[in-house]
Amino acid sequence: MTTAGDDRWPGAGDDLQLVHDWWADSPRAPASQQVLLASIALFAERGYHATTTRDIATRLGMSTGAMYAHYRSKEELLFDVCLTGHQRAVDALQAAIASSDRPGPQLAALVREFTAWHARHHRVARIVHYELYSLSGEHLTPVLEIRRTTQALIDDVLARGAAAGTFTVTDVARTGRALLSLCVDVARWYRGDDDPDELGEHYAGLALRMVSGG
Amino acid sequence: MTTAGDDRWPGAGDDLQLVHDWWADSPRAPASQQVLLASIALFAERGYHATTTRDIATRLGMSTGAMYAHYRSKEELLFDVCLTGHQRAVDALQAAIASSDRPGPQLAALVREFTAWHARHHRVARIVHYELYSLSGEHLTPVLEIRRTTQALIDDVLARGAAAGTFTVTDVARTGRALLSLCVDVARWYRGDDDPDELGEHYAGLALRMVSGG
DNA sequence: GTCTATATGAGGATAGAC
DNA sequence: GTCTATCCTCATATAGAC
Repeated sequence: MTTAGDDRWPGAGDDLQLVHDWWADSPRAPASQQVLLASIALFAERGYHATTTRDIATRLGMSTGAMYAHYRSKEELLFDVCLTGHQRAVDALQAAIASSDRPGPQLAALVREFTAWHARHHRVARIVHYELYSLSGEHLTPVLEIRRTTQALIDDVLARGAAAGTFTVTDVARTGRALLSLCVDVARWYRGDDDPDELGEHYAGLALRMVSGG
Repeated sequence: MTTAGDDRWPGAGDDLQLVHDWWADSPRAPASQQVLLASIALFAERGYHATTTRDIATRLGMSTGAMYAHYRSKEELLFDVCLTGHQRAVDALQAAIASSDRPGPQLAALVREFTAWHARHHRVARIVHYELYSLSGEHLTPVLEIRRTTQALIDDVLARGAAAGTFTVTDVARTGRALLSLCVDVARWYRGDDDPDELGEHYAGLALRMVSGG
């Protein structure tokens, strides 16, 4: 348990401490953020449906009833994680692309940063990519919209690189999906066992070769 | 509903018809196989925990009680899908590697066939990769063992290609994971919207470039 | 905002007749 | 092997006191 005035999460330095800051400015009470962080840990570890409201409450030494002062339902909790997670992910992607105006460095930066993001925020990333279909229809819509943007951003870099003759790409759609797969699948296997930046660097090299002439 | 003597599944030609044959020689009754196929469709669509035994029974026009003549529990059903799915996946991988004795063609075949396998059997593949941690400890063990084999097979081809000077690989472990990611992530996004063989062919080209000199 | 207590229903699994 | 009926647990969510 955290004590009053102590807003650190056990295991500071890991991804939960990182994502904590995402909600730092939110109007929600600190206790709300603890509920959120506990949910992230559990949803990522067991999955949304396998996590009960009791699991979350127990982890915080709280009653289930108390949780409902912060969130109206378990699904609303998933929505908060999922939407914010998606938004932060595209933010990272866009920042990487904006770091240059040439397709080559853009592709390298994009894969490097997006891969590192998935390693660094692997718990949220797992929820973002594998639990989203547990959202209600209304909550799913804005999330899917962000996902379309994500793929479009990657495809755009590829298409511009191909048009400029920098890249050799026979199929933008398939290559774009493959690049996204590379980054996203990190959320499936990553367990803190590799340095996010080194991993991103290595994947950026792979990506550049994927679009280089045979 | 299927009628007596009719062992086809609605939507023949899709992956459910394909996997049906995996259990053709099993000592189980045809009705057992229908329970299994319905479970595959539902586990893949909604996830294991979101699927109820009533969902499965309803889909077959059967009572929940009747299902228990075929499987002792929902988890046993998951285990059957998951273990057989894993076995068939390595089978495909090993066959691809055995198609040549040179690392270059082996890598191409491996990525081509493993990618195509994931597209062709996307429902089972989704369960194999995303629902396995819902297995009981006892059932999880043999499955994890197969997964280690899978990665080892890929890494071995990479290592031999690197040793022979055919490939330029700075990091076998990271590149091996990236190659597996490429194939596996197909299970996440694929919805029958691309030709499995063409997709595999394209991915094989990407893979070869990933290990080619910069 | 947190507690205890509880309403309400869903879900996995079994019993026993046919 | 299938049905109907049912057991029993557990899960989400709410009510009302402090």
